[in-house]
Amino acid sequence: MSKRVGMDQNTEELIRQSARKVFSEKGFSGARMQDIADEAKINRALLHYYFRSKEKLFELIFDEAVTRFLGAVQPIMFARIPLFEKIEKLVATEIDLCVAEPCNAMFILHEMMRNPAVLERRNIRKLYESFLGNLSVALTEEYKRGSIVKIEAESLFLHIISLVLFPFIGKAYLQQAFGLDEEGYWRMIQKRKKEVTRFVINGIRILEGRPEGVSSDS
Amino acid sequence: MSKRVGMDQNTEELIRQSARKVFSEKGFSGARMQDIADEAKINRALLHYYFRSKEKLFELIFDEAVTRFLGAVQPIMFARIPLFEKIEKLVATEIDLCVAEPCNAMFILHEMMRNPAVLERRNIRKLYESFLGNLSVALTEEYKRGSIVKIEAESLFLHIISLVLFPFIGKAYLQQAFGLDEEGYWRMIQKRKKEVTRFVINGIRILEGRPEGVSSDS
DNA sequence: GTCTATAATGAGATAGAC
DNA sequence: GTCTATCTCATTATAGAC
Repeated sequence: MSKRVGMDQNTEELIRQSARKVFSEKGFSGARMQDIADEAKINRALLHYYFRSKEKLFELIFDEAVTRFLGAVQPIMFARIPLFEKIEKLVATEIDLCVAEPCNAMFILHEMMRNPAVLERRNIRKLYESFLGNLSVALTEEYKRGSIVKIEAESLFLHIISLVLFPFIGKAYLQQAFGLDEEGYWRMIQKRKKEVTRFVINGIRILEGRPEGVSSDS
Repeated sequence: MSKRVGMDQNTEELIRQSARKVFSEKGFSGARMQDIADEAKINRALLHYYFRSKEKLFELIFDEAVTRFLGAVQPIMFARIPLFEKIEKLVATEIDLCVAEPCNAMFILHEMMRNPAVLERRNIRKLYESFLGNLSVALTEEYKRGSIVKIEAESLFLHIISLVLFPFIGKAYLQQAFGLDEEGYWRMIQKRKKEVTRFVINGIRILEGRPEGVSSDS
């Protein structure tokens, strides 16, 4: 798990890595089998030898990407820890994950928009039902305790992943809009771990005896 | 401006509309000239007659998309209105824009990731410098008044566009994760106008004599 | 301006030698 | 297992009739 640099091991794994890189950067339609072969410094035909077709290879890579993403989030969503700590961990973990593979969020979401069926066989819904049910219980508790405003689990979860994932999805745009070079961009991302956590907690917490968030509708 | 349904007017405009739809849904690589021709119910050759190449047509559509987006945001960012009102307008306007063209955000950001140069000739940076400078002044004022926590204009702006744009970019994913059909999805989006506004304002506002947001670093 | 036909190239996939 | 050569089909683009 520690030394995966040279990685001249088996060809199959080499291809997977190359495919991951190329697919996640260019998407299914933009990626050429030749690109993947070049990246792996092997012949196109070998790709077909190991993984019958472009489609098959793609499905594998896509599935892996989703698995890694959910695998990192799952233990936190199921952990029995205080709400604010859970939020902090969720933010930090997802950001770290995206730092390690910056194109993954865009990759997953873009391919799902292209063809929502790519994910249908996995039963994402069941998993999220647990995530959200879990979170909902914690939110209700804290609400009754008077420490946070009333908010649905779906809303809060969506707020968090929006704040965390968008800066990666919009990397190229943000760099130009904010005038950031690579270094500046990554510094901004690191700063966001604390910033987003604080912003989210501030957004739902009640300090003294505040009635119910900001005066607004129900 | 009211009757653009039949729209048998000039062919050029018809092609533009079709191209906008196809490109924004499938991206540059995923879109076929045949798809656009089909959408417009005309011949492929006509596309080349009006717009020399796929590249040229794409650049036009992409530019239009960016223009429409910035065009809607600009007046709000430059308006001399109270901070909280500005936030509310920004959220509502951007959501409306995305409702009208749900694929546009993904389209712009995905194509920029594929090739950041597509936007380089426009000088986005200058525009955002004004946006952010403007916002920064308002934030400093409110901070001195003691009504909000200390926050950089870039951070707040990024928070807002993240919260607003992500649900559109992740539409397909969210629908499956949250178990939403089309109607449920759009209802959720509409609810978000108020929800995001409230959440953002809550996230930065100081109610009574709170010192500086949540106890945390500088 | 709009169409049909066709050229020219690109890209996925397979056959077969080594 | 890995390569070269080749097949096949899809796609962009153009030529030329109407």
